[in-house]
Amino acid sequence: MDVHVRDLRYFAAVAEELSFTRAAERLYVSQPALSKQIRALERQLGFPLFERRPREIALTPQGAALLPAARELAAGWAEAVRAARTAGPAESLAVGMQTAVGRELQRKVLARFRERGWRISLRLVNWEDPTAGLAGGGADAAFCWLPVPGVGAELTAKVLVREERWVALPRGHRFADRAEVAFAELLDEPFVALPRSAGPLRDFWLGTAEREGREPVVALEASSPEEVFEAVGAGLGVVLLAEGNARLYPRPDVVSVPVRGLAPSELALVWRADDDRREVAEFTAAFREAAGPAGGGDRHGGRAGQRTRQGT
Amino acid sequence: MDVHVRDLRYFAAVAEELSFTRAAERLYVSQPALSKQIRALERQLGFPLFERRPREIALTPQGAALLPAARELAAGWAEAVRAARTAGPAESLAVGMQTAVGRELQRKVLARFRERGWRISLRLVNWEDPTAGLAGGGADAAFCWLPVPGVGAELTAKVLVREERWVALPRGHRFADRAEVAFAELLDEPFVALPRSAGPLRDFWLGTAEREGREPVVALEASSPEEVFEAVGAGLGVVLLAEGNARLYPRPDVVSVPVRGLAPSELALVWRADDDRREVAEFTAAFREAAGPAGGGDRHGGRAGQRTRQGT
DNA sequence: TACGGCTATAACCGGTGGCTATGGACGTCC
DNA sequence: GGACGTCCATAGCCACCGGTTATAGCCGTA
Repeated sequence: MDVHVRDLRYFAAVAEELSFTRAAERLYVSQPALSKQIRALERQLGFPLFERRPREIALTPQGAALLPAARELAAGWAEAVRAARTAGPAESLAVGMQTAVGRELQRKVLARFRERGWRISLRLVNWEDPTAGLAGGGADAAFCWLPVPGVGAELTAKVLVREERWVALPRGHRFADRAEVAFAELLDEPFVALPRSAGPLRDFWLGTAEREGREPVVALEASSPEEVFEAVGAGLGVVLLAEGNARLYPRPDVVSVPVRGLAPSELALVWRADDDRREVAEFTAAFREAAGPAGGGDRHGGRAGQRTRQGT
Repeated sequence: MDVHVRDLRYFAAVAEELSFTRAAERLYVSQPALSKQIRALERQLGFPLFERRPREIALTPQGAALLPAARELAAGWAEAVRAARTAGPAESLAVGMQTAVGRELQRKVLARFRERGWRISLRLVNWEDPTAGLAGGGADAAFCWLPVPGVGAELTAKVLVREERWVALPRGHRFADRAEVAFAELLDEPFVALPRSAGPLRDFWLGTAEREGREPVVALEASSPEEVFEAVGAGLGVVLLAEGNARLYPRPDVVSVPVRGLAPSELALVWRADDDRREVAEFTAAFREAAGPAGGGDRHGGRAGQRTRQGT
């Protein structure tokens, strides 16, 4: 019947939450989108999956019968993809990363493994997937900014770098010449946000936790660094970013300034907790020792206080 | 990894044929579409599935490892859907049909089962699916025009009605007043065709087998009866149709005439050969006895020779 | 060398999956 | 009892995707 596996995930989520609204939140999609997809699935199947009663919903007998298969098939496929990857050349790893390119620590370790003949394929994954391909079997390890959903459960994370959050501003901005900014001063600024599907990361880079309930002003959403800087450079909004990334992406029309009053950001190496292949163990161990016990000295010199100016 | 099951079917087909061109034919899609989908799948997975060599292609080790899982996901889902349907109310059947509405035989038998309290849900399925939902678990039985791919193997068919093929013409057409037409006279007429994805049915209703290699002129494709008659009525082309359907769809601007020199069309009840549920057995048995041993006396009186005129 | 078979690319187009905004039906709370 | 809150469905909109045809490029063969 040519179903999309995504719809199976949706189905399972609604069945677990027994609520479209809650399931939609968990899946990082809007409630109408979820509603529509489930209805389409029911229509395709020819029988209802849920009984919509006021105040609550319940699985129909058919839905209950189908649920285990849906879960199992989705999980089985992800597992098969991982297994298939190991059928490729030995000592090869797929490493996902979401823009965390360029930090010294990673470069060195990756280079070392490459020299030893490993085939490390770096897969640049966009922000739609907060686990950078780990959940779906698309990667064996990933450099992710925390928080990542699933860490502590099916995923294990090792913090590599802890960096202050800075803010990127258009050149002419009234804070562009400041040595630093208090986050409280930014509360009413229009922000460039990650897409909703980025999950908790979106909130993190909007500083939601530090806003004490005040809604952020989202000027627009962007799903790649280029888009973000384009938007900031054009004066459409400002954006938080890790100190290291402020250096990494020099752009003519963008200025970055440290922000006081924000918890630091953490770049971590993440892998599947139940993945016991030698390659993964060796790879992650290399980082664990390089980063030290406490998890991540700052490899980038100059902490907050000295600011960089980018542009001509 | 949120794959679409259709892509897995595509993957399996290419793996079996070891040729994009042949697989595309088998799947009733164009070769570029298949090529693109496979590439997209490989890109999503992060590893190649096929090794493209000049003159032939081969599975990569990863592809070979993934193939069984792909097959299993596709088959497993269809099976789970069928199983789930049986979890619904007992003595209920999903019956697919592709425009074969209205023939006496079916109406009577369906009514009889309905009176006995069975829940027969008729699912009108479009022509894109030549098995009317049987293959994907969307239906337990279906009224189909032969040929249906899979009959003789995983599907069993019982011919219910054998009807001459007529041709529907726009009112002003030069054959519109004829008592009958030889198919040879129609060879150069522009035809309204079923979509390519309809599979063998497309060829059957274009009369390809009786053309002796002469390519049909396809004026346009239509994927519903309404579209077909709209097109014919507008004079865009002509179309073959079963004698019964010529009566069933009276349209002001369309005239139907018998055609000599064409094998008759056969409307069949089709079900899964391995489906041994009591409901299916009882349902199909009712038709088998009603239609008689040889498979389908013509239930519609008036055979070719007496023609109907439709319209004002 | 020309041709034929096969795959990849380009350009285009409709349907689908996502979003926001809003409606409607219940419970709940003042 | 009425206002509100909550939850699901609907409407309208837009971007992307999966399909198409046409064509280019590559290779083996006649």
